[in-house]
Amino acid sequence: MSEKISPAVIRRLPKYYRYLEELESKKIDKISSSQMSIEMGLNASQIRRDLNCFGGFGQQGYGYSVEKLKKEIARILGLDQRYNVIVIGAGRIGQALMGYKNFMLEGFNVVDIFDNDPAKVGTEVLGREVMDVARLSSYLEEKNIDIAIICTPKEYAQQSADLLVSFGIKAIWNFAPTDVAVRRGVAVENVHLSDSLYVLSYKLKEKIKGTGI
Amino acid sequence: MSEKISPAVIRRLPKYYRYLEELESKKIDKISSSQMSIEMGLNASQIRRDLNCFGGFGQQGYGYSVEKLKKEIARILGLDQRYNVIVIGAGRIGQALMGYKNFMLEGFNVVDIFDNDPAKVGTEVLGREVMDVARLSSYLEEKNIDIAIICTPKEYAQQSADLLVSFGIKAIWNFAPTDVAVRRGVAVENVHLSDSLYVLSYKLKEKIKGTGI
DNA sequence: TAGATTGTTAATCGATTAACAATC
DNA sequence: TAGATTGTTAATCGATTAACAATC
Repeated sequence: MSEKISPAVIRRLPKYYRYLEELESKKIDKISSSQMSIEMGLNASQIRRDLNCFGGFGQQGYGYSVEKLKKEIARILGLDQRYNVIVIGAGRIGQALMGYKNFMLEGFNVVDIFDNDPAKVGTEVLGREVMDVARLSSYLEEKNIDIAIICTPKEYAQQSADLLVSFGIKAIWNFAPTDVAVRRGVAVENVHLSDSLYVLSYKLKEKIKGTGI
Repeated sequence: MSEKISPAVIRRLPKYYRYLEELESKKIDKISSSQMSIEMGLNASQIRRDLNCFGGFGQQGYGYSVEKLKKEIARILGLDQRYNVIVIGAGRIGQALMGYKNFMLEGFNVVDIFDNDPAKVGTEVLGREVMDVARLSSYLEEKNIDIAIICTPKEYAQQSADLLVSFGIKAIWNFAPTDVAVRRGVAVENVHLSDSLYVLSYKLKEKIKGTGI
């Protein structure tokens, strides 16, 4: 597995990817670390170091091929694969994520949505019938699901995760405002929207303070 | 303003806050850094150091008062204030955020939602009429809005931000999949949902690789 | 007082940046 | 070849952790 890649580098990869998509849409086919540095607001050394973690994608005296680099980063992130995704919790956030087109473009295919509320089960969300979480076990046995998105209230988040993991789910994207714990071997990303809002609130306060008011 | 607080510390504050809320709901009224360390998965030294950035909230030989500590962190994050919030973009994400009850509990009051699509303007979203972005200028002159949430497609994100800033908005919470740039003096938090999904995809790949398959 | 736990300094670790040799 | 730019090592910076004196 060669060298362990640092989490800091991994978190920057999507940003590189977005930037490269933009270059591609502008028909730019080569780019240097110093130009990226200016446009992305990162240090050029850092960019070269980051990209070099995965192999020498660049060429001295020339720079990086946009197409090649984008393809490599996609491969590293696993965006060259297709994923079947389910949503747990048919509230507004769950429904919104189910319909988020941008994910589909990159191979994340949201196939079904579940809830435990009898009032919601059976109703239609974006052309899909909301399924009962009670059917999750048999559902997951049949279908090949890669990722589950947890959009339940926080009280249900951990037990949902436990259930999903016990049925073999290997990746959880958690939107409930609590950290979910899983055994080693299962991937989790906690999103924590309100954390981000609180940080914004802090920053706002600092800005106002800065003006001397 | 004493010492500059590091961004890493700020990002942990919401997590402390969530944890303290939980303790409070369990009627626990004191806590030590070592207990927090076990339950939060952070290093005890780090916790004491973090909390000490803002003043000596603890008491030697005793620990921290849950109530006092929670109140202090709320104050630091600015959660003791009330904020008026508007949403730009009445798509599914915008609507979901508008209805997200958890924010309201902490003083973030989403008052109106805007869109530039004539088909959406005038329709009702959660009991609120979608307003035309063209009316933003006069609207912001009248009302006292603190935070704008950008939920537009990425093509509109930067121009929305520019507009909002020119009308005096001081804090932007951006959900469009692109970084928005603003002048110094304006606070921005970029959320980037797909970045987080890509990182999950990477982690999943690593986990699968780890099993030797 | 003795025990516990904070606040804080010193040591370590990891991440970023600068510098430059390698090479296209 | 000369110029440009990467890949990579060395230097710096910042964040985490360990250790312990202060003190409740």
